[in-house]
Amino acid sequence: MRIGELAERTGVSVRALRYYEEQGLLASERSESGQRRYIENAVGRVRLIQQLYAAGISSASILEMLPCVVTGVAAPEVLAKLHGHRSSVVKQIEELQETLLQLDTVIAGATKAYATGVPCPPG
Amino acid sequence: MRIGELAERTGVSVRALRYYEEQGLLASERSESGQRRYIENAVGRVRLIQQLYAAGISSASILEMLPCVVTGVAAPEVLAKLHGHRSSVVKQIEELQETLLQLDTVIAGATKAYATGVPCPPG
DNA sequence: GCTACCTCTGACGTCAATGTCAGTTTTCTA
DNA sequence: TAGAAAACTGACATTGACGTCAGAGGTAGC
Repeated sequence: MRIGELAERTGVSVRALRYYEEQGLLASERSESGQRRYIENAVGRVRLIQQLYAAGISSASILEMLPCVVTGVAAPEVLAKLHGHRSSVVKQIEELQETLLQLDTVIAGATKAYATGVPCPPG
Repeated sequence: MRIGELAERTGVSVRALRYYEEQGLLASERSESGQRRYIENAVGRVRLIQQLYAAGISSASILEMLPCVVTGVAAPEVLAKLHGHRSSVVKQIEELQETLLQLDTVIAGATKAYATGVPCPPG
């Protein structure tokens, strides 16, 4: 498929897809005239990249771990980094859960207080 | 306390603290000579700010919700945004949990495969 | 009162993942 | 076979949360 279709199917901009390629994260064949052609597989790959980005993992780290994701095999060095990222993700989840509690407290309190008729200046 | 102490106690840089003030997120008294003085309370405030930042909430949004966090009261408009942020945090947690599963799969596979003697090129 | 560290303002630098624009070439559709 | 739509490269712009530096003034221990 061409880049526009991949963009549409993944919800990622064309510019971003070119950037992924630039970073070595996403491969493409080229047509005679030089246009990028992607295999079906690319859709899943792009989603994976987005997921890892969302976890705060940098392009460089993703680049390092991608071959292992694909082949399912990793050298000890890489494996150690994978464990590191795992820990980081776990920590992020814990922190977000704590944030959620705080937000819930605020929401509960604010809802109740507002019902009693003491408004807070709106933004 | 002075800015250096607050920085040390919160683990946040002096520069960041000034930035928070610039954004209206953190108040300070000033000494005669113009140096910032913080009350004990500031420590908790800074931690809260960090937590909200970590949840991907922007300065502007934090600024909007902070008075409500403090007073426990929010206008409906603000309350709606709080719910919006709550949803966003929930979604982030779900996505991170999915990422965690993926990472675990990779780690499990890679560990096992490496044990069988088929290394992946290291970074 | 000296010295070493702390703090101030202001301004420019950084970094990563894009956005955006320009000028050109390819590809699809009528 | 036009003409519109999509893709190309290359380069500069953006955004947010700071880092960093310069030059000047404040503060605390001896």
